[in-house]
Amino acid sequence: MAIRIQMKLNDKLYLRDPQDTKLGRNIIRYGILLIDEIGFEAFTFKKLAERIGSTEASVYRYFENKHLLLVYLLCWYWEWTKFLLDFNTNNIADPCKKLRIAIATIVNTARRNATIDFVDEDILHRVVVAEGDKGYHSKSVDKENQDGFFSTYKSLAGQISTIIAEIDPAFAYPRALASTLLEMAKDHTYFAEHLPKLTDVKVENGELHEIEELLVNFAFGLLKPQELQK
Amino acid sequence: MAIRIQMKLNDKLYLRDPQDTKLGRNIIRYGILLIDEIGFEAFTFKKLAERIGSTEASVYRYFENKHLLLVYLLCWYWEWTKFLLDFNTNNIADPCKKLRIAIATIVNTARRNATIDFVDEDILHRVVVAEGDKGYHSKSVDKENQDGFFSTYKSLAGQISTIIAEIDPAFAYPRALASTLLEMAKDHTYFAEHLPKLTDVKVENGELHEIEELLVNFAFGLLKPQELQK
DNA sequence: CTACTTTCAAAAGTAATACTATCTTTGGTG
DNA sequence: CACCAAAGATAGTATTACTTTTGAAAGTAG
Repeated sequence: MAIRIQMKLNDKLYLRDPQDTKLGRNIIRYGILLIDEIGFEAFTFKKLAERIGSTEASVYRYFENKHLLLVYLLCWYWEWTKFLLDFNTNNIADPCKKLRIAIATIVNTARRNATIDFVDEDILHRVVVAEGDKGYHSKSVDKENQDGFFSTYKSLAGQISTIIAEIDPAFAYPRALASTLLEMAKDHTYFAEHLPKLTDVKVENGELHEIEELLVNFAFGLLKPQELQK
Repeated sequence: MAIRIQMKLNDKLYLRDPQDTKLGRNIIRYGILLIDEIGFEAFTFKKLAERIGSTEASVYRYFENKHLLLVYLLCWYWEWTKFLLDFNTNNIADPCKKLRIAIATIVNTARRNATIDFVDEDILHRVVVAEGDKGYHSKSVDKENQDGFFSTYKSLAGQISTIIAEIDPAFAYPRALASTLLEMAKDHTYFAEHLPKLTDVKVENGELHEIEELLVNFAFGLLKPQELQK
């Protein structure tokens, strides 16, 4: 018997909770696969419905439009990452150690098998790397931010910035460093594959440890641990 | 008599060079304004043509599709930024000073009035901040990268990484730092306006100096100038 | 001055996208 | 067995993302 985790996501994201039904879970599952395959621009609910063996109209019963499905998937991912961050840093006192674990977690090297069977974590990670920025780069950011669509991401960044502030309370930019690490985790994974001139790291067969090292180097290069300051 | 700068951009980006004709220049000019106004997703060639007082079909004679128009605008912006970087750092020997100037330039605080009358630099900057990532986050990145669409951006990053390497030849991630600074310049300008929890800086009435300070702090926090190393 | 070419607006058409509405079937619950 | 929500089937609309054809205007070459 395994633990079954039910994600509690902002209910303004969907019309009907996709986690409740077979079709809903298929929308999530094959939505991820199809976006990964053809890219978000070419992705349509019609194509998704065909893939699932359902109809466009049925998909529209769950999500208002494809943008909100993307935001839902991103929320799902960040919620899951936040859970892993809590899990992985549990009972660790040393903030430096915590930051290392946080970095490994956001880069995706400290993953564990999800018990959530209808989501392929690795492919969702690819989608987040490739399409993640599109979630909040839209004319509706402010409204969607008000509706709390980005609160998980912000709280993840907030947790990391708290660790940063524990390490070096004098550091002036804990939030900026946290969000930069989160962005770098995505960007340099993408750059390594598509625009290698923009980075110094390599990703070979999904091996992300160089990204992890890069982020560790940046983070600890900027922070002066508290004990050294006395 | 003013100097007139003609941008030489990759000719695979367009079907007909928009700089050559009145209509072409209008496409650029009002394209920027309209994308800024309604966002890239809602932007269409039909709406643009209406705005200009032309037709959809005529716009299609210049650009294959709106994605390539966006990439064209981004190239234009990076080409101009590269020119400013060269201009602003000319005759400066000290690499630390050069990096400060580079940061001011990419953040947009070291701008000068363009002599290119059909482009509003400030609005283009807003478009780059809001939509810039969409230029290379698409399924066609690899093909477009091969066609050289991102070479200006890469060479801008390359120039900055050269300065970084001059300051601290021992630093292991000059390219990553350069591209991170470029991304941060955009991201934190956007965050300050729309997702302030993700940064520590404020942007008030277009005043970007806090972003500049942030980048200076990150860059020089990571680099150990050569003379100090002996 | 005519003939030829280029430029671009006008108009029309097509296929796909982004939805909405309605009606019927189905599978589980009380 | 009756009921009800889920979702399948079908149809329809407006907009988007284009392409094609045509013709007028304007420049250019002989």
